[in-house]
Amino acid sequence: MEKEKLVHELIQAYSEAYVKLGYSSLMGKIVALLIASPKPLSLDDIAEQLQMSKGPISQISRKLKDHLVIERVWVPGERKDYYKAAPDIFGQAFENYASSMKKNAELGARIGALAAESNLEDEQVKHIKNRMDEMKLFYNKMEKYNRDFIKSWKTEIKPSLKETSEA
Amino acid sequence: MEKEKLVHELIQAYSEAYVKLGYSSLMGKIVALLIASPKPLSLDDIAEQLQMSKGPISQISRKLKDHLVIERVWVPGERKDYYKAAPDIFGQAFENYASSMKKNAELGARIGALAAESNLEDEQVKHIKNRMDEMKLFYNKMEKYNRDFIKSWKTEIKPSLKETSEA
DNA sequence: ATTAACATTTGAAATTTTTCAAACATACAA
DNA sequence: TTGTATGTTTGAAAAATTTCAAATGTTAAT
Repeated sequence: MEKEKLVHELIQAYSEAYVKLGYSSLMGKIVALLIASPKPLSLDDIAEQLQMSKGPISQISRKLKDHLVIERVWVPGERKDYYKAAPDIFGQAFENYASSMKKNAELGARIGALAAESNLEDEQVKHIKNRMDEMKLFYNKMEKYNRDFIKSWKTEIKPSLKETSEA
Repeated sequence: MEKEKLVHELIQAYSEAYVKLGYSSLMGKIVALLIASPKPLSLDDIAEQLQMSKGPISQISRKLKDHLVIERVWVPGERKDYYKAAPDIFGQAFENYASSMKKNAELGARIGALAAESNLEDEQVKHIKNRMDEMKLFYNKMEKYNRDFIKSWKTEIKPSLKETSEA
C-alpha cells in the first residue's frame, strides 16, 4: 500500500473516532495528520493536505494545543507556526478524558449532597440519594484506576520504547 | 431544595455531560430522568416530563436500550412500554466506552500492519509504524486496566452496596 | 375482524455546527 | 515607516443534526 493511502486511512479513522468521542471531525483529522508526520507542519501545510481553508484549522489547532494534544514548535529560519503531535499524545488524550470523568464523581457528590439536604423521607429523594452515592463511588474508584494506569504508562511502559521520537 | 429542582439539575448536568461525550443531549436527559425515577417510566411519561414530542424519545430510548444503558420492563396490567435505568448503569456505560477504546488498539494494529507491508525504508512510513506500535501498546495496556476495573467494580465494590435497588 | 392504544417512521421545519472567504490584526523585514 | 507574510476573527453560506406533527405500523383486547 502506498504511503498516501496509509495516511488517508489514518485520517479517516481518526476523524470518525474523534466524532464518536464528541469532538469535531476536523480535530481528528489534524491530529492524525500530525501523528503521521515526522516533521512539524504549518497551518498552510495542514490546510493543503486536508484541502480546507485556513480559518477553521487555525481555531482547532489552537484548541488542540490548549489541550496539550499537539504542540507549537519553532522551526529555525521560518516565520510560520509549526505544529507537531505531543510527545505523549496518547497519554495526554487519556488524561483529558480522565479529567472529564472526574466531573462525574463531582456531580454524584453534588446532587447527592443536595438530596441529603432535602427531604429524605420522600421515596424518590431517597432513591436519588442512593443512586448518587453509587455514582460517586463508581467514579471515584475509576479515578484511582485511571491514575494508576497513566502512572504505569508514563513511568514503565512508554519509557521502554526505544524510538526516540522525542522533541 | 425541592425534589423538582433536584431532578432538573441532574437532567441538566447529564444533558451536558452526554453532549460532551459525543452523544445527544436528549440521550443524557432520558438517562438522568430514569436514574432519578424509582419507578419505570413510559414513553409518554418521559415525553411529558421533558416536554417533548414522542418521536425522538422513541428512537433514542431504543438506542439506549440497545446499548444496555436502560432496560424495557413489563409493568403488569399495562400495555405501554416502560423503561428503567439498567441495574448497573454506570458499569454498563463504562463498558460501552471501553469497547470503543478497544477499537483504538485495533486501529493501531491495522495501520501498523499496513505500514509494515509498505516500504519501511521510507522515513515517514517508518515513523508511522513506530507511532502505531506505540498506539497499539497504549490501548492494549489500557484495555487490561479497564478489564481489571470493571471486574473489581462488579465483584467487589458494587456488591458491597446494600441498597437493593435491583430488578 | 375490528377497534383502541400504543410505538415507530417519515418528511419538513428549526436549530446547531461546520466551513469558507474576506476582513482584520500582528509582527517581522526592508 | 511601509510593505509583506502570516495568524485570527467574523458574518454568511452550507451541511448536519434535532425536533415536531402527522402518517403508518403493530399489538392486544373485544
